[in-house]
Amino acid sequence: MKIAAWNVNSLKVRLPQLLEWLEVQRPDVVCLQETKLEDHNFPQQEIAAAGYQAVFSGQKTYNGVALLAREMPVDIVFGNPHFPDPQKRLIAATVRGIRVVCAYIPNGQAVGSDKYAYKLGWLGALTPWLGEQLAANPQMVLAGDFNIAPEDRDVHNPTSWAGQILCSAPEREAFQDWLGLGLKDSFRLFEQPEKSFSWWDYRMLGFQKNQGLRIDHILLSKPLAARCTAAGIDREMRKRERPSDHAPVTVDIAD
DNA sequence: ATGGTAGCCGCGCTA
Repeated sequence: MKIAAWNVNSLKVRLPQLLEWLEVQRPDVVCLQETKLEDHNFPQQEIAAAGYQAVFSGQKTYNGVALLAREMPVDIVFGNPHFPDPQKRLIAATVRGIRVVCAYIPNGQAVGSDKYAYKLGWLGALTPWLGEQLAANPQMVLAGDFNIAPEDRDVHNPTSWAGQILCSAPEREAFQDWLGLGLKDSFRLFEQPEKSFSWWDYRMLGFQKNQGLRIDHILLSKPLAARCTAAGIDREMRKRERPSDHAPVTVDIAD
């Protein structure tokens, strides 16, 4: 079973790439972020024709998440009940007995800003809810754009990013809290190349110079981590014409 | 020196 997460930065623009990628990679579950579409504009027909059920929660211009699966997701929840939020950033659903949480964690803009305070509130509210989800569903995945680089090795230039947004101590502590719940960073279950990133700024030739950060993650509960056979980042999608600024991240789970 | 690119449907905001 293959599970993936991809911040598409506009599903309208990236739909042709997504459909092609689904056909080639054949993932069983896909968590999408930054769809930037209201629900009535969601390309349900095209996704269905590709062989996927979709649940989605979107808004105009900003945010928006979707969960695609070959089998019908059940027990669907939109948003964190502990954190009422007009921004569409969270979907949870059960697919083939696995609780899948698709998250677009706030960016936070800059440490100390209003958006940073919102991010920290969002992170703080996620932890207890994840604990509840995990207690009810031992097989759980948290996948998406976390907007957190968990360690310095996840940052192209840790010195210039030290303490900055995506790297600040409170953000990293929230990530550690989720590991403390028993979740595993799937990417680090395996040996990986140095300077592996999932996001590169569109500006300043960020990708060409590999000036990126690893901020897109798939965390696995212990029973799933034990069955995980591979984890990776599909950099090829970032080399395309008109790419998303994020590459898809994937895991393989043995049946 | 606070730049730059992309996406939104807007004429700035967010990332």
